[in-house]
Amino acid sequence: MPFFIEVILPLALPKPFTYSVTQAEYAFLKPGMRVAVPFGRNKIYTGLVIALHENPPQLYEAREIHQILDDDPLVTAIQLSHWQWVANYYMCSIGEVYRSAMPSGFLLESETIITQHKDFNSETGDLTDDEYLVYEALQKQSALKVQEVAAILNKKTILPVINRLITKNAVMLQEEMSEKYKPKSIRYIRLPEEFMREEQLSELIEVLSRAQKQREAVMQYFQLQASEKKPVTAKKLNDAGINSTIIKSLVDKGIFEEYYIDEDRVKFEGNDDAGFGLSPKQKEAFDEIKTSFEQKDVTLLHGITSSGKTEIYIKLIEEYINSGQQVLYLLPEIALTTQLVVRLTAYFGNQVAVFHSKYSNNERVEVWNQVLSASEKAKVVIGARSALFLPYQHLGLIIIDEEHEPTFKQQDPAPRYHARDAAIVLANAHKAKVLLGSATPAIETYYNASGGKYGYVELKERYGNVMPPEILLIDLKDKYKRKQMTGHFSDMMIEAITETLANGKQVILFQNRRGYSPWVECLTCGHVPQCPQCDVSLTYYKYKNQLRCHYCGHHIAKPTHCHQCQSPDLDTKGFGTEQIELELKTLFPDKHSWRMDQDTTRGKHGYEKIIDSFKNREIDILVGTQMLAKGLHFDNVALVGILNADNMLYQPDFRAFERAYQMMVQVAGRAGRKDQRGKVLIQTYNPLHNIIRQVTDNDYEGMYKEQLYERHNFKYPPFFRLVRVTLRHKDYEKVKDAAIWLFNVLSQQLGVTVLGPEEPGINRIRNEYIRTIMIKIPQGAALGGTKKAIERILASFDAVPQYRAVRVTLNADPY
DNA sequence: AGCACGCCGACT
DNA sequence: GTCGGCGTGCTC
Repeated sequence: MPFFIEVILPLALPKPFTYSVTQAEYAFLKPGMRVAVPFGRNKIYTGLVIALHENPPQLYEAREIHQILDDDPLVTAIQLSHWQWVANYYMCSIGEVYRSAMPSGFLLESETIITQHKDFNSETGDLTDDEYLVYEALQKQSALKVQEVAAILNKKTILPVINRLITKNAVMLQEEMSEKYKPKSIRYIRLPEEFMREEQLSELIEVLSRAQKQREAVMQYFQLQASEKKPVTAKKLNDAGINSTIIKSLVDKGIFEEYYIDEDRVKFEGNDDAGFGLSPKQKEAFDEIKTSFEQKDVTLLHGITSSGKTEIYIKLIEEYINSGQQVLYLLPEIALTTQLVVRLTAYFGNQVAVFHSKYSNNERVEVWNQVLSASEKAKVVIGARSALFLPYQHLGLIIIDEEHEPTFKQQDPAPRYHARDAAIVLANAHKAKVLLGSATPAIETYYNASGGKYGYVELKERYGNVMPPEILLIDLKDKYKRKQMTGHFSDMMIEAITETLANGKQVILFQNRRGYSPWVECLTCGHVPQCPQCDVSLTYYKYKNQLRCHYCGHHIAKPTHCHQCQSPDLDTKGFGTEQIELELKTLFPDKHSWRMDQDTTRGKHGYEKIIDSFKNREIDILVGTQMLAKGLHFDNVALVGILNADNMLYQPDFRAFERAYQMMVQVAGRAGRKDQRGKVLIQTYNPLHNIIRQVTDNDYEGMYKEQLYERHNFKYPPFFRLVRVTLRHKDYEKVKDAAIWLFNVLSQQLGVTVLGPEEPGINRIRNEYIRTIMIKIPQGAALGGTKKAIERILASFDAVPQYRAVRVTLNADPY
């Protein structure tokens, strides 16, 4: 009797694959277990079992599995159906969801290793130059990876070379599975039992009286044991000033014993300090949320900046974990986890786990296992969007902080999911509650709350009665006319900075562009240097004296002459954070200013370092991009300056105004202190613009109504669901034709509004031309059916020979 | 996603 | 003439 399993692979393939298993394997396997399976010529992938059955496939012979990798399911049934939902809704394969949901430590795959054939003689077997190069490299290094061979030969196609070497008996191929997860073991030191008796011990001290250092080590050991009341690690002894060689000699003498225990890498130590109270307003909001949860599964907590939302979250988390449930706390930015972990571990100690993509493989595997086993160590999971995919058992509550943040939507590789929306679906499967928190809710969210679909709780008062900041506008047109500008700073801005710094307070300046200037222009002929691979001008970076492309990273030295007319008169146009920082150095030479943008926050802790030194007041003025707008708290900042509000307003995106509002309000919210009212200065050419006025008046409602009206008129969310189709190809004409073909078919067959094909503002990236088509699905139309139809049409598109080389991506709810 | 197969241009 | 480029199809 044959037995089969259905397996999904971590690839962009639409359907599962069938493998045959033995009866014993069949009895052992369950959906959610991993199996290593051969796939294609000689690759082995980590597949995931989703079903077992006894129906032999008709059209092919099922292959046998290579190995079972788990004793128990690693993925729950709820996860599998949630992944399927993500795949359907966001129009990708379940394999892509699987690949991004699992820590890569779980997704072992084979790697082809090339090794030397031992009885090959290079004298007799004659090799070509390429073949000899590989052979020679193998003399030095016993094994090579395929990629390494490509590097040695400096070629793309190397398999023919390897195949010839195999025929000549010079090398062999091997498939190697690398075990990516290794538990970390910690070395402990102890005294053998016999020394535990009094008389033996004094004898030991006696013996060591002449070996001062060793005696000291033993004494230190006792001290550590007495003070810590737990096993002593070798590291603790080292820290206490005991040299490793001394420990080693004591071990050799049999006085110390060493032993190892596998340890969790991720560990926090907290002191239980639940003794904080909510302010009356917070308490009120807290009670309202609980009442709301009795009726609604999702509730929006609309709390202005600095209203103390976190304390409310903590109180809620406490209730859910006390009732034995798990809590997920999603943040928009990895960098924010550090601050939050400190706060949460203070209350919940070791019950807090952290999960995000910058964590190492091992750490992520550990958190996965803890969540799966409903471990005490992972009652609360803090993480960025990927934490959504952990194997929760009893999920009771999901908190999504700063729910309006666009980073919750994954942009590039598929699955292009929105963590907020996918979280609501997940919570539904767990019968859990969702709390969305924001000072500036997304239009869609606020719409759902006002329509009664979500509960709504407001928190209007700043915590500790901090006054909301005073927001002032500076009209740039006027300031330039009156010649009251120094560089990009108006006299008012300079005055305010001077005053703030004189009071010992700090300043944050916001400019949503990096580099020195976004483009360079020839004064003689007007030529602007462009990226050779993308349709953008090159950004000038003064400190590197370079022109760089923000899309593909292409860079050249700053030219001394115009490439078009040889004129040496080149001018920089526009300004970015780098220029502001340089201007600050001249304006305030004795103050310390620093820049925070993608260019200065590279590296694992780049961001935290800047935040820390700003908190420690080593930096007086911090200049930054939108990174500054994300829920950071600084209590010594008295002034926030927005250098140019206009470039945010004129983006070709239906969300541009909403975004600009959110960004300005969020940045303004950084100006808050306990004792004195903070100040926000906004420089703009459009002081009468509605969005600017709504920011100064703190008029969220006004912004919402106006934007909602626009959304309704122009067929945008929440009234219409969008699916964006992007076509890419290096041949301009080909994408153009393909896009027209696809547009025609879509608009004829879907029965909904289809717009396009549009040449985007930036129509070429990395030498590929781009066209987009926008599909607008009205509320009430069959969303799933339309998406199915889109996929069907795409399949027929793929069947047209001249178009199939055009790469097509789908983005549901593009943000 | 890989990887093999098969067809065309640029070199020995 | 061959090598190596790339477009096409398939993987249980």
